[in-house]
Amino acid sequence: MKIDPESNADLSAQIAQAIRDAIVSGDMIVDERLPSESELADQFGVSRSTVREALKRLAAQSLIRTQRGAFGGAFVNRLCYHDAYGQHITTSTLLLSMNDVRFETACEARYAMERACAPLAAQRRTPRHLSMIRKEIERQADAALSDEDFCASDVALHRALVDAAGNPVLSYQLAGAVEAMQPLMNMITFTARSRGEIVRLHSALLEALADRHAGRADTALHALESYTMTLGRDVLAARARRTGAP
Amino acid sequence: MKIDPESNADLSAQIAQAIRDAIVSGDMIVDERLPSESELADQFGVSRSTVREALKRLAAQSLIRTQRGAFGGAFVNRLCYHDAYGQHITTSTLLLSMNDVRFETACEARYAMERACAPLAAQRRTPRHLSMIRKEIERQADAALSDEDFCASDVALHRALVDAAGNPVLSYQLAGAVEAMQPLMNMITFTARSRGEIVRLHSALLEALADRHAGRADTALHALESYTMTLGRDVLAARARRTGAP
DNA sequence: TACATTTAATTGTCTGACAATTTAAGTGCA
DNA sequence: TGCACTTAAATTGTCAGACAATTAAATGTA
Repeated sequence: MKIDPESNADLSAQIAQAIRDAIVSGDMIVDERLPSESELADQFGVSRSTVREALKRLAAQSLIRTQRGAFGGAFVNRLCYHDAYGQHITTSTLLLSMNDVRFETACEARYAMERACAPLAAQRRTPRHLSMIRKEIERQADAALSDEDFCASDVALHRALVDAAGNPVLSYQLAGAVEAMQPLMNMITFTARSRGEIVRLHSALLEALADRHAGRADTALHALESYTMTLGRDVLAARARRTGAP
Repeated sequence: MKIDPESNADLSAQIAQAIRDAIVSGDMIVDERLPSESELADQFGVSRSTVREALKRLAAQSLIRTQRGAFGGAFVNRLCYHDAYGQHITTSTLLLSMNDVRFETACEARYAMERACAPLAAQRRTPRHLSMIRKEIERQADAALSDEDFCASDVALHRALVDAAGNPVLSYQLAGAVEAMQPLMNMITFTARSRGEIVRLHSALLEALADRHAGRADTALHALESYTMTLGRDVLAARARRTGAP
């Protein structure tokens, strides 16, 4: 592991990249111990503070973990699904909120990916998945539910659909898309009428899964997408009217 | 922004979390300048080095950027698609390589997501997308191509398919899945015969997109998936035979 | 005005110190 | 011997202070 003395990037960034490369390439394996901070400082010819900044960068990406005390140190971390979820959700949420992504674009992406799960979910769903979805539908039928809780329940329902596909990689990939949509969804004010329609569409999805009918699940998701789009467009139009003619 | 004196987590981690929360919640907006390191040190009641470690954590997640000199400092960074791609690919690649994900699981997830793009791609593909895909197919037909280059070309082709859907959020989400699969795909030794079959299937996909025929694109992707799975299973079986009876 | 110089603010890096934590090794005692 | 306790050593976490490097604004000058 070497750094380029010609580069004008921060030393701590270069060192972090060198170690990151070693981990990603498989040169360093899971649970392998890195040299101590002092040793790394000697190896790279920098001070300990610079090494520490590099290690903190890696820790922020869950690439290493540190342990104090004798025989402690920094170890290559096994990236678990849970940590990866967290990273993905944070990144996706910020990406959407900072880049003026249109509601339609995010919505389209989300439902496209969920439809990818539908055939697998119809085939592999267990009674537990069905009951989780049913529970959320019942919550959503409760008129006392706040808009935020309604959206949270919506996320939980879609999360259950994704998990029903029984593919952890798919769950991980879609978690970002579904969770990151929540702030955009929260902007929709759900009327009693629209809630009723959504519950109806969710129920159709549930029945399709219960019957292991992939085609009807796909249709239900298409209907949900187009109805959600309509709601979103109405909100945006109303907002435009307010700001356009105040 | 405050930190919990009761917590036993590292101060730099707590400070990073406090600032991260402020950014994600929208309390701090894009391009807003953070207080200088010295000011943050005073505010949180810690040393400057501790603050610096916190800031490096945030920089590693592309949440802030720093600039030296007068009127420099740390600024909330606009997370662009490019940076988000990078993060997502790194995370996905490590997740797959560190968690003994089965080839079938990753393959299934990848093709499920690609099929989600197919209808949109069939509808929106431009001549440029078609020619990109055609170019890769021509490369793949070249018998002199190394296995690694063949895989890279495969990734480029699938990337073009995803981009043809014309939805940047979808492209971002799928980039991780497709790129992260490459190391697993590289393990397949492509015989001349299997390459021919893949080229044939890719061509079928291309024709379907050219004809704006979503159904045939879906079918082609299904066929590709099942053929890829077969190849993967053969490699794994051969490997098991070698190690099982040496 | 246009250009060069100075100045002040800020991050980047280094040094050295001490605190906190954790494990291994040693020590004493029953 | 076996066990509880102490000690030592290694390592990360935190702090304080210094100086270098960089940058934009302010200032001076022709």
